[in-house]
Amino acid sequence: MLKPTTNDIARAAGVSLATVDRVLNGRPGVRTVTIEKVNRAVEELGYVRDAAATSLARRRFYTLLFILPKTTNEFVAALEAQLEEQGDSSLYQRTALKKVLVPPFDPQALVETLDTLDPEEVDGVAVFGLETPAVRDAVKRTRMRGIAVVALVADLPSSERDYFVGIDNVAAGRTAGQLMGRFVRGAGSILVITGSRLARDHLERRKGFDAVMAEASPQLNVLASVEGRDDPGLIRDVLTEVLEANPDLRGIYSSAGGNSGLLSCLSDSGMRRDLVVIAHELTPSARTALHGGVFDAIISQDTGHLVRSTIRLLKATVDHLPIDPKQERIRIDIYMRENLPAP
Amino acid sequence: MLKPTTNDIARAAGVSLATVDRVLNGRPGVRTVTIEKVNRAVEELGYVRDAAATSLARRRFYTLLFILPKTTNEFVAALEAQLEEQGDSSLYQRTALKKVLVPPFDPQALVETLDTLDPEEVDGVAVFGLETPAVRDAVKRTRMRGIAVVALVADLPSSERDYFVGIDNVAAGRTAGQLMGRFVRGAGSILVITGSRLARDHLERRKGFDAVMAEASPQLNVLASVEGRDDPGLIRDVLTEVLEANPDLRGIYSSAGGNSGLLSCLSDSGMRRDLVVIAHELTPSARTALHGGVFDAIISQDTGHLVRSTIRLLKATVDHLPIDPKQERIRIDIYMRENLPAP
DNA sequence: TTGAAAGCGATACCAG
DNA sequence: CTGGTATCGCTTTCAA
Repeated sequence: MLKPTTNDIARAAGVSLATVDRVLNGRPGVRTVTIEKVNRAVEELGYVRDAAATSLARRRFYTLLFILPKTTNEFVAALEAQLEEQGDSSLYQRTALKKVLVPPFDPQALVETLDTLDPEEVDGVAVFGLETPAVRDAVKRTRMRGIAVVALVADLPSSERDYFVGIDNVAAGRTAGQLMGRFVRGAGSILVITGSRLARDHLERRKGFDAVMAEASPQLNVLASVEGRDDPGLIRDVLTEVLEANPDLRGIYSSAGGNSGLLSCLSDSGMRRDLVVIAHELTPSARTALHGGVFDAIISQDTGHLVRSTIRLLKATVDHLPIDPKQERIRIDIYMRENLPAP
Repeated sequence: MLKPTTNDIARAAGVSLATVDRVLNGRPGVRTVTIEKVNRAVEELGYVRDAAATSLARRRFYTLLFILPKTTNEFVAALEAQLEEQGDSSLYQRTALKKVLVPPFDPQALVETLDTLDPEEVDGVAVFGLETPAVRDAVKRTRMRGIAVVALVADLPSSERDYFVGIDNVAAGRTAGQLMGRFVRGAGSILVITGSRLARDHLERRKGFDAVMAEASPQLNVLASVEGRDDPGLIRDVLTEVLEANPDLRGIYSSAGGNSGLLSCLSDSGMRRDLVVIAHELTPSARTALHGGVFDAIISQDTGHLVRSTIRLLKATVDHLPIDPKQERIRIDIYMRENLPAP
């Protein structure tokens, strides 16, 4: 009544354990007839490989590296916290998570880090950075050396990375646009704050947002966007100007990082509580802002999923195993005050 | 440089493998000094138990049963599909998923099913059903017999079930209420469709919805709710009447199942596209309705998470292992047309 | 209270 | 092409 094992298959097929293993793992050197005998036994007995035994026997150990921008950004901090948190349980599953921080918005630093990676020491790497030609080439070289690479949060399609782990940022921008259009009452103008022109995620969000605003809310006028470089101080300064220059401002879409600048500016500026504010990532300060009614909605991606998915994809790449695309799809989460998960 | 093993610990502590195992698993019959010696070695070597070896050695096999209402409800169908899908990978992890369907809204049938469960054959059970005194007692008896029990989707707090797997339904109702208030323009009345007065999830959603509407949208008049018993035909009939009797209807909150009745009625009734409609669960027909602009938002819970979380909790209960409450929290998802995940 | 040794189910190496 | 067989890291009798 128990689950059949390779031994049962071997007996049923009248072959040895080693042969069963060869067939099961598609290794060469087995006659077609033998393969068929084994497969028939597998079918008949309803054999399913045992995960524990398998991973015990292949005593593989995975070392995975996360390259993140060195910023005070709360979103990156959440990602780091996840690495910390999942580090233990990962070790339990024979994989070590390492992390290295590189200067943000600095392609060269990223390239150098990638180029020093030793395939003997690192099996896979997750890259969160800008998409420039230099980065693209460095990723290609890294893969050439036999290291698996996934793009994290911001895609690097031109680099032929193995996978991208993150949300569809165009769709995220559209979502923000739809919410903005439905939340704002009456006509007026809308400000979009982006991070960097080189950050693919920021660009894509902007694109989606603009498209929906044009389609669905022609009464709202989207101003030229300001580039905040995820810098709270900078954002604060620019924003103060914009607020003065545009008395008809009805909403702000903060599509990148640096929300603390936005928040401090908003709380100064005579509490413009009528402004509809939509931002990204459910960070501690975003929670507070949602709670206090300063932010109206947050578009987010679950950092836990991001890290878990990255690990699975990197391992699958290393082992040349297939993946389940559905499981790896990161959802675009919408949060309002009412559906905030307990912290 | 590799991960230390129990053998390393044994050597370092100057004891045998068996003793290390006793200490690691808190088994009795070891002197305090010995325990301390082992623990010190564990600390020093940074020992982390190997998941694969552990589960291979304890050759435990888990049989988990899901008791679901036998309905044509798309949400339940999604749950069943998940069981099917996760069945294989579960078997791979030494756990078999079984399912049994009982008549919906029928506490007695549920009770009978629970009472026939044999602890020799079933290790844990997930119950999706109404909370009545009879059900409560049956759950208690089931646990007494040594079977782990979790309440699925609808909580059964009075039954002292081991865990509840599902969303905070009051918060889900509040979320729907907030969206309704922000999406509807102007004044008018709102209809709430519930399922059964006995279904705790439906009751809680209604409660949250009403509270937010009262707080935030006094200009909207929430009508007496209609009970649809998740029955498309019934819902359709009742709805037709309500639509005629309330020309000022501005929105509908469908807080339970039976959306197909709602949809067919809406498409008949002269396409009242101005109605704001919010429903629950991202099922195929809900996707279509969102896409076509018939539904404005969907409040949902991920059936994949529901099933995975149930499995983890049931196993943890059986093994008397601690859980990570954060990982088991099911989120309240909000979907609009823009953030629909690819099917 | 402690230790020795036999598995658990798969992998991988070495012969034949 | 196929078959033995030693492991992998931990659990679990059975003795001492």
